[in-house]
Amino acid sequence: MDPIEPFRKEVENAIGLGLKAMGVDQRFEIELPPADIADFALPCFQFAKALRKSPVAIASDLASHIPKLDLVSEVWNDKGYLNFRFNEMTLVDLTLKEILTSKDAYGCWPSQGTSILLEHTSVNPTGPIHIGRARNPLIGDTLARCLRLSGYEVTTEYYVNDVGKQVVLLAWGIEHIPPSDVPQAERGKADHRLVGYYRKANELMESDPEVGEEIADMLRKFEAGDREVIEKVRRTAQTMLDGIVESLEAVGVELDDFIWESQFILDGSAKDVVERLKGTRYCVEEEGAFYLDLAEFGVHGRDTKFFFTRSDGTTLYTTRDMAYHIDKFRRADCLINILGEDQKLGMIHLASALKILGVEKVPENVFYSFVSLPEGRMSTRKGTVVTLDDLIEEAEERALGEVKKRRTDLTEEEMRVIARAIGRGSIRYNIIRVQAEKPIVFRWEEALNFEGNSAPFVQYAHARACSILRKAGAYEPKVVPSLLTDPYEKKLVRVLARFPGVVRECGEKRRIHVMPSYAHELASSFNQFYTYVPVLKAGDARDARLGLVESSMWVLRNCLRSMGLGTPEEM
RNA sequence: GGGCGUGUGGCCUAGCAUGGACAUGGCGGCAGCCUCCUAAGCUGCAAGUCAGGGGUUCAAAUCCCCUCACGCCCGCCA
Repeated sequence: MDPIEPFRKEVENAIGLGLKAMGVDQRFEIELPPADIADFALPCFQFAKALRKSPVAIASDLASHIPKLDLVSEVWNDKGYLNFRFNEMTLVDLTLKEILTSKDAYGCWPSQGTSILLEHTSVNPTGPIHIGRARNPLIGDTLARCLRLSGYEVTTEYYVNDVGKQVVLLAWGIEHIPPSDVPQAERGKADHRLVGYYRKANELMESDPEVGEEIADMLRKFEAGDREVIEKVRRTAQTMLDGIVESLEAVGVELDDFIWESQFILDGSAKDVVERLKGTRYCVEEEGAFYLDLAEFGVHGRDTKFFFTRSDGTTLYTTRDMAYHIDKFRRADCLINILGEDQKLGMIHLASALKILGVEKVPENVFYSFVSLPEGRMSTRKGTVVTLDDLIEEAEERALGEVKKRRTDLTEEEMRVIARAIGRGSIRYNIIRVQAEKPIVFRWEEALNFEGNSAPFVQYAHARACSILRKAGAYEPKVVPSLLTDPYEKKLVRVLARFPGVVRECGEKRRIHVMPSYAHELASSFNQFYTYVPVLKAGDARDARLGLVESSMWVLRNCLRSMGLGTPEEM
């Protein structure tokens, strides 16, 4: 399973016994220091108060209380730390055997017996998905992959916004605006073709009050459950959605289910939420509309009013979102939503309202900041966007150019397949490598970087490993720790051993950016090994080194897959 | 005005939850490395008031307070 676990257990156990012997009964946590210092370390500062001794003296005392260990070759104190060095032969042996028997399951944890419903993307179907929002599906999809590897049963879901002014406006535009009034789209994809109507309809609504009245009329019919209007709007939304889904699939994002917002109007569950909220003591009426007063829930000022009906009795977006969340809680143990930072207040309102209704569980939210352009925020309505399709096309083209520079032996189609993996991978990698709450300013030269900390860097290391294995022909992968003594080999093994822990950290902490970090370190360690340690001409050590190369290949491959990146065997 | 978030070498970024050993790595810059498993690689060098100020602590990028800058939100929109 996790090759580090036996070491951790032994060390923690020994420390526990040592501390007990010294009369300390205190919780402690061991750290993973930089590899050149030690493998595990216990900071002893935390015991200084209880023992009234210097951390240095404690570390020294404690060292003398640690018995001889099986898996640890060295225990020493240094500047107030008690350090441990693994028995390297054992580490190499356990790690490589684990990888070579598990192969593509290395890093996979056993079932946790918990189901997770992960909602992500959920962008309004009013235009092609642009990179301002593209962080959502990429974070969501990567998190889903890491959670599945961590042993959770994950379902991903896209909540389709087919209710409200924006989609109705689009449907109206398609019906009433002649094609000649809309600028020719650059692409034939439905989402690109249709977005012109959305922009034009917005302009018309702003300049012509009659249009606004027509939209309002459609909206009323929609809310009243008018089948014809709902069908018309849904068809429009579906067409847009098809285009969006196609873009998502191009970057390796596939969703399990699509839930339509209008469902909660049609099945009456949104109205049901309204009735239940009206019966609570937080409910206040204001000129026919109803809201909850959430002053008790940590919100301030004007934010305390959470309206859940209009004065005409119709429901609002958040009301329907409540019905959706109640529905989701019936279907899974745990809910996670990937949301833009603009949704924060809304989610506080929603969580408070759910609590008021007696829902015990709360949805977990992962918020991300939007990707903006150097000149500012993107807007579908204004047309100031770089679409995901633009980026994919540019990245693939650029990647193809790079492949052609280095490979003259491949067919055009073979080169395209590789370029696709590199181009699409780069997009994913560049977005997920930065933590979600940090803002990103999109720059073409950064997005199309294929060197250093990038997807191709990791993919290249994998391709190099594959290349060695290909050239090795038939061989027997052997685990011979005594033949893997080079510092570069030992360093690489230590990195390989950490992979299962990293998978888990990404899943449990919902912090997927640590995977790209790890991936870069892994690829870098492999490249150093590759540069300095010959494999095919290694003589006696050849099979042992091939075992290490194959192990590296599996971990690189599993790591790439956990991020949804392609794994080309040559580049 | 209030709330939430972000601020780390020229640029990007890790570390912040659980304070601790010289602040991680990349891009760009400079200097090197392909008769040998793909140089999308490897090695070395230069470059930092961890936004600013105060506090807590033996110890602060990390915790607390204040200030500044930027982003997002504060609709009977979605």
